[in-house]
Amino acid sequence: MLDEIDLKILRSLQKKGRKKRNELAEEVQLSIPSVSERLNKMEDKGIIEGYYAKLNRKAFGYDITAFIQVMMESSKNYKTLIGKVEKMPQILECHAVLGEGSHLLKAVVKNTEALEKLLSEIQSWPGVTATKTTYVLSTVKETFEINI
Amino acid sequence: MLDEIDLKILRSLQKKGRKKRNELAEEVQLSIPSVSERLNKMEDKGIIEGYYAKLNRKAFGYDITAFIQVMMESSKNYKTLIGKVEKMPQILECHAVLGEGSHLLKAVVKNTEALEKLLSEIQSWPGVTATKTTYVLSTVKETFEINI
DNA sequence: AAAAACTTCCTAAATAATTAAGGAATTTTA
DNA sequence: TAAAATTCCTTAATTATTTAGGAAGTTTTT
Repeated sequence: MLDEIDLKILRSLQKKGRKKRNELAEEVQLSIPSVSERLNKMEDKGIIEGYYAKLNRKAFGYDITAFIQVMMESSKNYKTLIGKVEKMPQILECHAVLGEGSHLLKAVVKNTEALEKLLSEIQSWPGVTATKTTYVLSTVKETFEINI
Repeated sequence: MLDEIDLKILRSLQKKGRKKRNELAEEVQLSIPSVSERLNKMEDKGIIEGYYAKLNRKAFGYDITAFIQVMMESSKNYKTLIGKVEKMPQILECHAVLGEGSHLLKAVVKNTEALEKLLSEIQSWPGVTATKTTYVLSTVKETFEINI
């Protein structure tokens, strides 16, 4: 379905999401319309989920990354949890632990005060116990290795 | 330094990184060159760190997200650790625990076999002990709440 | 194996997006 | 308050993208 040319295009856009079609065409040695066609197809098929600007969090005062472990009485509350998590902009990720009723949340906040507030908010959800670990000096990659 | 118009532009690009300048101009009620100027400045200043395409990991067979806790004998090895982590495409994030010599790695792999292999690779690093937790059903946001 | 259907590519033309230039209006600095 | 700096505008030039139509190569069907 995808060939090496597609992968080359994808690898390039993973690193530079606003790269122009002429540049991509040059990289893969195809005409611009051909690259456009491939791109459109991959977007339509959902291979490319979207494009995002990555902002400098520090510039906005977000200094703390915290992981919060959430224990739930019953894993039936999963949907409720996701619903709550979606509404909280501080929580960037929610991972369900394989087989258990426990979840790991990743949150980004400006200071310890904001973190404590977030934690007590989560504690207040019914049937939930939460513990946190705080991190600094995070490095995050936006790319993963793709192949077929 | 940044005003509400800038934030509006940033919020928009966080959600749709390839949005055209004419659309942004419409949203913030400025001319296209004015929006371009603001954008270029924010890119130059590093407020916008970059743009990237988000690919569908499942489409490439990456089914497992794992968090790996890494204990190091001495926190002096931080740079060495980062150096190793940078070279491993499976590892997408590395977070240093506040105050300790311990780190949390986030890895994305195709299957449990690949995860076990990664774990033993990390175990082989000098002065390092590693334990993992495996996750499924992750939800990840690409935006955080920005304000001044 | 030949015909039909499909895919992928191309060029050329039309349309759309971006940048550049120059100047007016406003805000900040001295 | 005058000079400097910033931010905005319009218009024109440049660059990027899409559309249209058709050639070449594959795959599927008969």
